[in-house]
Amino acid sequence: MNAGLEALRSQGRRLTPQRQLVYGALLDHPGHATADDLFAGLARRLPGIQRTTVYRTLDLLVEVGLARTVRLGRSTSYEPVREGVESHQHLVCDQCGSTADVGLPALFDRVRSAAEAVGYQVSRIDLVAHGTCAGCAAAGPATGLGR
Amino acid sequence: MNAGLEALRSQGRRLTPQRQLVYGALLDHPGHATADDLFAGLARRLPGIQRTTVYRTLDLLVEVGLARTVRLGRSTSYEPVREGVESHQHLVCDQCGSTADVGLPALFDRVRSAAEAVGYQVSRIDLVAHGTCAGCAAAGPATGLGR
DNA sequence: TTTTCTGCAAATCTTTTGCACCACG
DNA sequence: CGTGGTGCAAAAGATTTGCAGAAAA
Repeated sequence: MNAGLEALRSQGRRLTPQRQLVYGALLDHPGHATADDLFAGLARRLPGIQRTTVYRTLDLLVEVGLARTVRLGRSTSYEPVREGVESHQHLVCDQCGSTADVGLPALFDRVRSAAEAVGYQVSRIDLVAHGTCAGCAAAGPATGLGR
Repeated sequence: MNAGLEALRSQGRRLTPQRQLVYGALLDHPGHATADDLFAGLARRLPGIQRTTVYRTLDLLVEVGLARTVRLGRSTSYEPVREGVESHQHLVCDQCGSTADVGLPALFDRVRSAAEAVGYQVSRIDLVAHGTCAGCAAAGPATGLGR
């Protein structure tokens, strides 16, 4: 299950229970999670774990290619890298804050072409679309007026 | 020139020199700027200005719809909202950190359709493509190996 | 004159770093 | 057993907040 983590050993890194838990929590988390989200969940299972460790582990996972960062809100979020996916699209509801993923398979190629026209060689794409989710649209379109 | 700022008055907000300068600096800044970028530039013209004020003003500009936030690096960036543009695409070079803009006019519609299929009503799209710029690709493709 | 804004200082939140002990391999 | 990893504490960077005086309208 934590098969991906085996990659650590081949790079001289060690496979510790903390790392397994952090990676597992990341895989379990729907969508994406902040370091603190993961820490909160993990603290229950492994009381002694430290925020620092979660940050350092996420950093490591990104370095090794098992995770990637996504910037949505005030703090950095992480999501596991799954095979065959080089592009991620997130939908964010500006009213309730809920998020969802949407797939646009052809997006990557089109952005790559456009970027090459400007001299850039693109390796990864993050797209964030803001709007209103079905729930909020139904609940109260009028609610969106005030501030 | 600072015509957009007039909108403030109609909302009961005040048009102060600080706000004019912050908005002006934002308009002048190529691409996007962090609160601190703007503060640094502004401090020269208006020595007494405070970081706090820049933060509060940018917040206000976003609230009024004259600016929007973009999350690229560790800190939040801002860019002015220009008419007729409801989607922004940024290219970021992972090697030198340089950024560029690229236009994909059709992107907005395609994302909107995909999002509607999942029940979302999209109003704005931010896309960040990571890769290598022409300069870095030419300079040293080998440089990218180490860490 | 009446609020709203600004400057200043300090608090808060997120993320990073230094160091000593612990544990994977 | 040796080096890399973790916990702990404290630092660093970004952003927010409380309050009193300054200034738009």
